[in-house]
Amino acid sequence: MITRMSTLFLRTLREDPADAEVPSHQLLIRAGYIRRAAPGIYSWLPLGYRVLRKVERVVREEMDAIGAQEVHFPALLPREPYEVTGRWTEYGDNLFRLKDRKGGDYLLGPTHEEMFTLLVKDICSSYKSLPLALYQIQTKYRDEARPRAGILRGREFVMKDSYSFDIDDAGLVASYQRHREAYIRIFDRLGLRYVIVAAVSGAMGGSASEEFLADSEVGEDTYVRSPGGYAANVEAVTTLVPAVDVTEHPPAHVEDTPDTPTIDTLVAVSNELHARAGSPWTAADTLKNIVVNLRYPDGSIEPLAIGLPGDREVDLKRLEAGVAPAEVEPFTEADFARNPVLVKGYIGPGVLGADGASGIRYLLDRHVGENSAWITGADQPGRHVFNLVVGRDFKADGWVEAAEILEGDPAPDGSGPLSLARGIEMGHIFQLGRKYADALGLQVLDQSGKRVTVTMGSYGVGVSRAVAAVAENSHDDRGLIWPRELAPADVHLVIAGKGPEITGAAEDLAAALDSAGVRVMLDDRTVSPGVKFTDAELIGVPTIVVVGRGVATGVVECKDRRSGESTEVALSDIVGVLTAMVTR
RNA sequence: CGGGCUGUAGCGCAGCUUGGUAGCGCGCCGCGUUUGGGACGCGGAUGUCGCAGGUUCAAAUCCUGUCAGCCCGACCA
Repeated sequence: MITRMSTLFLRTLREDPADAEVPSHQLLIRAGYIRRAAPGIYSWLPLGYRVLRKVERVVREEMDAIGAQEVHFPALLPREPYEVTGRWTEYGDNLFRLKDRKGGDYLLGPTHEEMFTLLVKDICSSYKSLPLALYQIQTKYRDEARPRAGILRGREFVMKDSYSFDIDDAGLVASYQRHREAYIRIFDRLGLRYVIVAAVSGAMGGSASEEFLADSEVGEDTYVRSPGGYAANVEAVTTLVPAVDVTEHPPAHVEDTPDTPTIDTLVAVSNELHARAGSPWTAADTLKNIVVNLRYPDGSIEPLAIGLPGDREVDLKRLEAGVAPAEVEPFTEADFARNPVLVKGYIGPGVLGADGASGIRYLLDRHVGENSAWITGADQPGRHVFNLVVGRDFKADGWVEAAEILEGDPAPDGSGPLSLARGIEMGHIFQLGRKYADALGLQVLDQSGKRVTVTMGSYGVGVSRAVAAVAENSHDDRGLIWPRELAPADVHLVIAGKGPEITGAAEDLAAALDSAGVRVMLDDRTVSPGVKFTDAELIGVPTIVVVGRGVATGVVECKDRRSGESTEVALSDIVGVLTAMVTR
């Protein structure tokens, strides 16, 4: 196929659009791949749509290769199945809801577990139909609180979602493994730099779960890695529980610590008025107790207190992962007013917990070890308790992973210190288990004629997001640089120069390449060469061929977009060279 | 949900303080010259100044409200 730029529906922009911040967003708009239609909603222009379809093709090929079968559900879905699984309410404001003319409730599908489960229930009734894997490439809708970064986080996006159906756990593990390997092939082919990390399964439910994160500073996920090979989303990192403290701590006692509502002031005053022999107090000696509200899907609210070392912040995402499906909300001034035993700035374990005066459930972060001693609030203004010992002087109602993970923290498997990095979630695979099959009654008869509940796996790839992630992973200050597998053309042929010899040679070359199966983007516009070179680099086809003054001596210039290296190739050889390059 | 910034031509922006015929660059159209790194000359078209209300003889400009966009935050007691 020859794409003529003189007639291509394309406008490149000289400057970055004012509302774009991240490189992929800026470049995809400037190079004429996408246009914003509404917040978080984008139109695909010819070049962009080609790239999107190429991502789809890679995904399709690899899904087909593991025997998954493609189906296609509607994006517009009825309420009932989502009501049955509780997600009509659980999804909250993120769900696009609409009514038909009769007042019936519908939604735009944010994900399709329910529909797949019901379809399989409709069709399969015997173990002989299993194992089974189905997938679709579908437009999904989520009314994100804050869409951002162009197509990196949109409210409408294209996702491949697949589901495996097995009779038993061993089957599920095998299906999961097949998908995992297919995903590795997919992301390798997309040319992404990525890591596979342990994850939490979030709103979908289920147990074992891993994420494929494209390495990128603009990513929204923070993950950790250790030298020994441990890798996990920060939400899924488990704390290495401190060894039990065997010290015989002195008895707890209350001290005056005037004007110490914050950890910093508390540490300063402690060292001033109640200095410890040997080593000064630090924030790590303090136990801070924060109170939040948990909002459950049914709308009910429960206050929750968390105790954690004063040198660490609460990581909201980690906490939410631990209290899911509840969401964490701030404890407001009004809440404090209703709980007068909570002395803001001086809250201590004394009033917390099931048997405390507040009755507020109290969980300790995993960093707080058994029998460890702390400075913590005495529940009176300007006073703190010293040497309050876990287990000896107070008990909590349980443990939680709430504190932030810091650079250098030990990996839970002992594989060394953790380093933190950011990534874009490109794929998520997890073993759902029987949550949806139970809720929707998906059972088949086993060999002995007994009804058994099917166990499921769920696997997603962000198809439209992949376009942005690859752009993010692969660009320079001049523009995009597509991997060959995704490029909107194989060769970008620039006609540089005037005259029938040059134009004729370029046209002949384009035709020859076309019949050799090479997809050519031919810049046959009547603009100056500088414009063409700049646009070619912006658009990012991996090979740029310049047909110009060299024609007189029978050569053209062949440039590699990524390295910038340029070689002269004889006109008589160029078709062979390019064909070999493209089909390699 | 809170905070900050921003809405003026297709795109990027100035003008607003101090109210008085709406500008610049790029792009676009025509003619001519140019053609290996965003060429040049001449001529031209394009705006409900986000929206609504108010003040005023007069509002892009001042006031009130509202909508939208972008960024940050979402809790440390």
